[in-house]
Amino acid sequence: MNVTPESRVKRATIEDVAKLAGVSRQTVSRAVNDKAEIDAETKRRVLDAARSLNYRPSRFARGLIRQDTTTLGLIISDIGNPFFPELASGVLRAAQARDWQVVLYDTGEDPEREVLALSTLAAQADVGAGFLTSPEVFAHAERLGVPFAVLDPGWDAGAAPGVGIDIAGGVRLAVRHLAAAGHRRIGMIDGAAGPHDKRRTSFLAVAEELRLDVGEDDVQSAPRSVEGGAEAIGVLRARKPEITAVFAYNDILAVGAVRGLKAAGVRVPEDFAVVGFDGLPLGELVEPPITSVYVDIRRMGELAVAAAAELLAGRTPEPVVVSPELRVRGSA
Amino acid sequence: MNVTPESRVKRATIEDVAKLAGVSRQTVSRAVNDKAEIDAETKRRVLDAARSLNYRPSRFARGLIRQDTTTLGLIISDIGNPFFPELASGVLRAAQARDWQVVLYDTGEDPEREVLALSTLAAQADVGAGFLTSPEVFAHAERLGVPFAVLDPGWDAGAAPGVGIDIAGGVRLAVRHLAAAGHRRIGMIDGAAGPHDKRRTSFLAVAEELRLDVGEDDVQSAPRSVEGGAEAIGVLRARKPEITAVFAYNDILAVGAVRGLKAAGVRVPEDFAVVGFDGLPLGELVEPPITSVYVDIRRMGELAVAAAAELLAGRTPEPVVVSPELRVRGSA
DNA sequence: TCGGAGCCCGTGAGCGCTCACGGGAGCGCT
DNA sequence: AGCGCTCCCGTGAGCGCTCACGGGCTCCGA
Repeated sequence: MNVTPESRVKRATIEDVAKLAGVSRQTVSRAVNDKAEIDAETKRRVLDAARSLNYRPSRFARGLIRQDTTTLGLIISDIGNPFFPELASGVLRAAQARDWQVVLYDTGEDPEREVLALSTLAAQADVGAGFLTSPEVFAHAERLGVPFAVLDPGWDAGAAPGVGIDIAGGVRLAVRHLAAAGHRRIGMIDGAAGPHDKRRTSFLAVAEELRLDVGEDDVQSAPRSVEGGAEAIGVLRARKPEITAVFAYNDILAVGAVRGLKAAGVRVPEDFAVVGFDGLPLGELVEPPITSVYVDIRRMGELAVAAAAELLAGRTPEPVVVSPELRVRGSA
Repeated sequence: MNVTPESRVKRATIEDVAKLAGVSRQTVSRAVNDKAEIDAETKRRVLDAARSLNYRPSRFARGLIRQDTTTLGLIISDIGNPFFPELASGVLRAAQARDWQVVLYDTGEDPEREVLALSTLAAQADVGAGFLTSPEVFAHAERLGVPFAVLDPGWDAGAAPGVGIDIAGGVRLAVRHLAAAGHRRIGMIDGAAGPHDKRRTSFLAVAEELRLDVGEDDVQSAPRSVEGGAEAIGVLRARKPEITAVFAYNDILAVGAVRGLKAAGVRVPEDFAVVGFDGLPLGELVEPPITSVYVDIRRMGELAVAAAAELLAGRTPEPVVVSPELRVRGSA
């Protein structure tokens, strides 16, 4: 498994230090963890010996005894997407408050790598949290026996512990906003991996509920990047010229859509409206700023850690869902 | 230290599973790590017992024996700054290639928290990497005995192992570019914590070298945020109305500066030029796109991991410095 | 009938550290 | 002299697991 067979330099043990300093293990331990019951001079001698041997206590041996350090494994899809640093920020903050360690796994939204990450996470961390692309992957986590707090990714997490997002509610806000502005033909730029994504299905459902003239083929899939969004809006408008607004899977795609529109000479929001999802700070910087369904991502991270803590304590965490709100800015 | 005295549920040991399944530890081990020399039926029974007890092998006990898992502690200043996710991306990629774990520490650029992070890192990881605000903090790392690959943050890392940036060279590119466009009075928006930051000193040095009319008070400090940049440009122009261009400490500040200028009705780049540093993807999204000194941040991350690997092997890594290049976009 | 080869399983040892002890040396006190 | 301190320091045990053995069992061919 380990790709690099580099000769790790074998570390000095407490015994080595003890021998060199002419004392016992226990005395070395006392010196290193600066406890009482040790003579100042002895301590200095031991510390010198330790330094000269480049001694550092083994975290494994130490962890075996004082089982007090907790490690959380955080699984994210793509750290290049500003959404995830935002999430990590919340997780990190909450973890630090509890004195937890956080190890990071970036899966690139690849189910295989998710399973892999989950496996190593199970071996390296006490508890996990993060986004998973499918229920199957989560089932894998359960099979491994790792407590895992799922962040609602679009599939219905159902009874899985973690923190959910009221995606349907968020989508409703977005589509309602567009409808209220008079748009009847609204497209969607979809960034989901599978076809059963909640944002997509909610979009279709809300459109039907509002009796808008919207169907399956008003949805255009795209890779989750600015370029993907720009390209998708072009494809969509070529196919459906009557469309006057789009709802984008996330802000990255929305930014791309706006970019694509501007490049095509379409004015936003005068000629065409765009609404995004996530409410990233990034959305405020572009011209026009993106109207978006804001989700308190940092809080999600904090809640995820709280849920993980519950799982670790053997309890089942309270189900929580965060409610998005619409942030009307310039693009719609 | 541990803020939350939550009762961690004590985990089942291999012995518990062995007892329940009516076999020996070794057999349980064989089943769990699916090795040979075990009957299929026995294996199933053991695995059932393990599941019912919610057994997961202790990573500490396991690590004590097979010392094959390497953990890298990554110290960053602020995950909210897009620079760092970019860096983390490179680190993660390189770490994954070596089958390393990455634990993350966000210090908020606070020296105290840096020292704290370094201490826990020393206890939890095999090797560290990241940005440190001062040589003093690095000295702390050395005192702790952790091998640490420093990413050149602005102070002169000198003999410290790690990967440097040719900041002076980068700044030269930026200022030269502005001077070539005819700017004689150039300001700087500084985001550094201390006054001896390389970007600042290089800026002053290059300006003098080019015999520009630039002095100490053409440098305006600002918190590293978009708002900080916007505010700083206002202050700077109020104090020095004759300035026609600024060099910003990083792209975030540059974006803020452009924002501030546009809000004040100043056209960029026609009336005023702005050059940033880092070359973040973000800079391409704003209007006008930010001309910036591009640094290959991901590669820096990869190089940092390589340096860390060298340190771990007991060797001293080759000194490397990455050379920035100017990416001329719209703002200058 | 018996030896040898598989197959399956268990036993001691030890990874590097800390915890709970126990104990010697030195001192002042009765 | 004897007692009881305090101040240091060392010795076993054990955390939970894997590795290197060893050994019983069945089956088969000589």
